[in-house]
Amino acid sequence: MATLTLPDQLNAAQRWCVTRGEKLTDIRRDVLSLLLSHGHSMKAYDILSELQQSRPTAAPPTVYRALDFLLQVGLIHRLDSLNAFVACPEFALPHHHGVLLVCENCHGVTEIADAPWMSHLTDAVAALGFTPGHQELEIKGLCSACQKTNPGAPA
Amino acid sequence: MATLTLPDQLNAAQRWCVTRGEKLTDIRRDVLSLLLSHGHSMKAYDILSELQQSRPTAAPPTVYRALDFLLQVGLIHRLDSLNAFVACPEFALPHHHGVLLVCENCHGVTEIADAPWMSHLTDAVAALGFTPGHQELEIKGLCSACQKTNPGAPA
DNA sequence: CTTAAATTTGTTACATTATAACAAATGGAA
DNA sequence: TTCCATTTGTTATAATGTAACAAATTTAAG
Ligand SMILES: [Zn+2]
Ligand SMILES: [Zn+2]
Ligand SMILES: [Zn+2]
Ligand SMILES: [Zn+2]
Repeated sequence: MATLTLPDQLNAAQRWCVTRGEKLTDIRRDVLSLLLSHGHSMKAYDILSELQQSRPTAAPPTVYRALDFLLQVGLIHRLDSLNAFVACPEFALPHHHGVLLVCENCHGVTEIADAPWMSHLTDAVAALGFTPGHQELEIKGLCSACQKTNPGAPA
Repeated sequence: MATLTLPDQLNAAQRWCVTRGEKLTDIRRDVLSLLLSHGHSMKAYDILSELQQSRPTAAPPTVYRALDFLLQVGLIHRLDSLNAFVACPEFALPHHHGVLLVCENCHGVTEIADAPWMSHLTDAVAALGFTPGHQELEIKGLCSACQKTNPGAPA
């Protein structure tokens, strides 16, 4: 629950990259900054629009390259169910087999880095001969906030 | 493990639709048939190509409408991680909170309808105030066959 | 410092995935 | 039959993502 300021988060990300022998360039930092400050998940072309405010020359490859890099080094996650991206709040924790709770209403994401009950799941599928990769598991549903405001229906 | 023939599977699907007050029209049946006979998951435009062999007028909406219908009635599942679709081998079982084991190498899918350990997961996220929806969970990794043939790397 | 290699970025074009919108056809109920 | 709802045909376009190659920048030698 360490609530770092945005610059502190960016500096921590910077150090994380250096540790791994990678560079957090200006563009990559800007994209990460957008994701961090936005809070909720963002789509690639929404990131592009925002990025173009400060970098008018930015094009789709600009954004996708930065996103690919940030995914590689584990600073962000991709949400397959939304075709969207979200900053990882705890990139320094080793989270093989983490879980992402994706709200279908507000598109907010809650991340669970390493829950004990996940081993039940990985053990069970391993017993079936399946070797899970290291992606995060995505669970779609309604966050607590949206349950209250949304009596009946998800989007 | 009932290995029904394709016509038997299609007839069972037909009855399933009728029970639910829905109609398995020719197009829908053809799309389901392609998915059932293909075995592995298929992409929408691959389904379209195959469908056009017998229905030259088929266009993207033709396929997407059929897929939407089959998803609605639970005869197929969508694989968010692959933008692909797969026939549900056990559509008659109530599988809220099922699991799909998606092989990153061969794109084969193994479905686990209702595993006891899934309740650990749903209970845990419910305790966090999150209400999971009724989609299937997707776990990416390597199936047992591909592990043997693939010493090192997933795709 | 100069040069060469590697990485990153700019730029254009294109590929893939999915949907909007509206007309035509089909199938049942009144 | 006539009306209405559902399904299908058709065209166009939106949304998401990548290929390919040139230019710029950074890094590492020489
Ligand atoms: Zn994370
Ligand atoms: Zn929400
Ligand atoms: Zn199923
Ligand atoms: Zn496989």
